[in-house]
Amino acid sequence: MPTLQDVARAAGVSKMTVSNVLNGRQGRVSPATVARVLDVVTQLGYVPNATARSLSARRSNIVALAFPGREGRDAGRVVPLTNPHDSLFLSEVEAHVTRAGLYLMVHSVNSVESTASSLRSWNVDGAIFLGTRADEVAALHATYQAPMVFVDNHGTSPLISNVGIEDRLGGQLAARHLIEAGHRRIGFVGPRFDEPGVVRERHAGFVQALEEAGLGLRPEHVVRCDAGFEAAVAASAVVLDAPDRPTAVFATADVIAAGLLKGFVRAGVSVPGQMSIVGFDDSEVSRHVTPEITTLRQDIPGKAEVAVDLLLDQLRRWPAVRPERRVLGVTLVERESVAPPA
Amino acid sequence: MPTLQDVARAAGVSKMTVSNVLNGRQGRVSPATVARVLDVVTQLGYVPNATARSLSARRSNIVALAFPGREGRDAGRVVPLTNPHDSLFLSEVEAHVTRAGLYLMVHSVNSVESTASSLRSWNVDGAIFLGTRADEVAALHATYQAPMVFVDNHGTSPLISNVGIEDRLGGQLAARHLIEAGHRRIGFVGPRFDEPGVVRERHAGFVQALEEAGLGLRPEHVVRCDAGFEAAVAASAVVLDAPDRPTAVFATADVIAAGLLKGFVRAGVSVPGQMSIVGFDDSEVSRHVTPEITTLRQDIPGKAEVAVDLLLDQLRRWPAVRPERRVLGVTLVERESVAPPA
DNA sequence: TTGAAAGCGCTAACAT
DNA sequence: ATGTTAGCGCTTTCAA
Repeated sequence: MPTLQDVARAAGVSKMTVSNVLNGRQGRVSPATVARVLDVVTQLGYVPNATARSLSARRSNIVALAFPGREGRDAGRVVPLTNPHDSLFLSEVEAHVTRAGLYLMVHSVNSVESTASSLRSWNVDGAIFLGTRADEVAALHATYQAPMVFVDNHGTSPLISNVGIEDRLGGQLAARHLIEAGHRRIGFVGPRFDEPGVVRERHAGFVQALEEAGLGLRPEHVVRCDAGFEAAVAASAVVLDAPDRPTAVFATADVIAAGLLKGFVRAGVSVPGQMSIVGFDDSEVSRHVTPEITTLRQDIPGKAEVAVDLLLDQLRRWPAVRPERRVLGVTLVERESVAPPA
Repeated sequence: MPTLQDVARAAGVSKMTVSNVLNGRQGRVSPATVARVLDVVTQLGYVPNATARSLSARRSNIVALAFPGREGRDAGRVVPLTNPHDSLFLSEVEAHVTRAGLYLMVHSVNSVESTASSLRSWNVDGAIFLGTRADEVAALHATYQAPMVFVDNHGTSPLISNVGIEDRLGGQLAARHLIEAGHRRIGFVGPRFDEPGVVRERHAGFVQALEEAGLGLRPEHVVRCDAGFEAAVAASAVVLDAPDRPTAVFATADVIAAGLLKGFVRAGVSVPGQMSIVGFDDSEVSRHVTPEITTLRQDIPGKAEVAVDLLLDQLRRWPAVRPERRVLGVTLVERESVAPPA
């Protein structure tokens, strides 16, 4: 395994010169030398040692993508990263990070402390956090000083960079669409939202639009349901059994919408004939099922790109910080799961 | 940011003693010293510097998960890692790797050389390769000397560790199930299989079972289709338009099966009434759709666990190698997409 | 049971 | 335009 020293010797120059060439420090090395060094590098098959470089340079070229692990609050309920949103986001982040010549470390967060340790231990240049709660964000920010970007984080301080989407507007659009179709009793199905987050925002927008139309949302028409298909199948019964059964529901994720659809159909309730559904995300599942689900599209690849961009930007300025919050749009995609009430 | 030296000083011992304590080298340090050192460690909030450790120890505690990138052969066709199989596999690998106290680097392979460089650069302890071709496997193995485990790799040398499933049997079971239901003309839908791989195996098993039943497979009944939903919707037309239209099809992945289902239904061909379908993987989508898809279940979390186990095992023995090939079973899951032919 | 010295491969800072 | 020096924070080796 050749080292910088070996290359330097073979090229008849000093280590520094090789280092300068490799790091593209323009103007500090003559073209002839550059060529000779590069030649030796390929000859020897030299590959820089990233750990040595990190140790010396105090930067690692590693970017971490952190997400909630199995031992956290959702313990056992969901398999992290396996939902369409997260896996697409991860894939896109990986592509951008690699393209930027950086490395991606993927890390499940089971405790804020252990995560902070890992990041510090590796001198991670920056981190993107998916699905973190506001209090975790604060704790992390306090413990670990490095560029960070949070994704879909609502209600945190303006000191922290964040990429998100117009969740509240999404909720509004869902409600309005259903109202325009003629619905008056519309239910809401999604995970708990007692803490700030995308679900809470979507719910808020949803309620707001209902109220603007002079409609209310009965508590019995708010059904809690984890973001999983089976959970949603089960939740469909709760919707159907609710007093004054709604004629339409808004689900905060397409998987939930798909599960509800399955449950409704099993129960002999036709969609959209007897029950309309609006989902969220425009993930693949919304097109898999029949009828295809009317949903709110969010631009996940765009979100990933912005997340990486914000991070790289902070990296460049560091340690000067200028937190930025970026919000991407949502649009309604009309498909087949909405019709006027019976 | 306290260093080993700082801890040593504060505890009144040498760096080595602290190092020994931290690395749990039993018996080399008195219990009293251990306690004292540990105390100082928490007091100071000391976190070992992983890059320094790697540089010095020549091992990084990093495990890489490598998968085909966008610039490879599937360029533009699929978004890496976003299919249900890969995202679940990744999630499970991450959990096991983290639990073992290691770090996971996720890396898309756009060229064998650049991948080998990255791995060497980081002194990666070992790597798990998803979706690699036989020739890439060989090239990698030649370039980069480290524990490696390949996943679902068929037709490579016995020198290389591999975890896979009974793909051939899966093809057989699919065919037999359809034959038992009374079908005589059964189609095959899946990606190209001119190279060794899971698809080739599934096809081979499928053909074998057909032949054992005295049936053949017409070339027109073999429909090529990338592993994506839209591609499968398009492929459904090819199946329907084939001369001597089959009464059933075997798809090499559930997404394909789901796409076919959508296409068939759109064309007014009922499933399973006029067309039966068997999928593969038992991924979520098989339960999302209606009718639910009869499929071959594979144990993806099990595969991930075995992959990590094999890797850790090799790590322990290294540089002694004892390649192992492990094969997990497949089972038929009967659901709703198969019925006797009309 | 503990410590001192040397060095892993690189880069920053300062020569020349 | 190129070289020298001095570490980065840790572990290995050897000594006490």
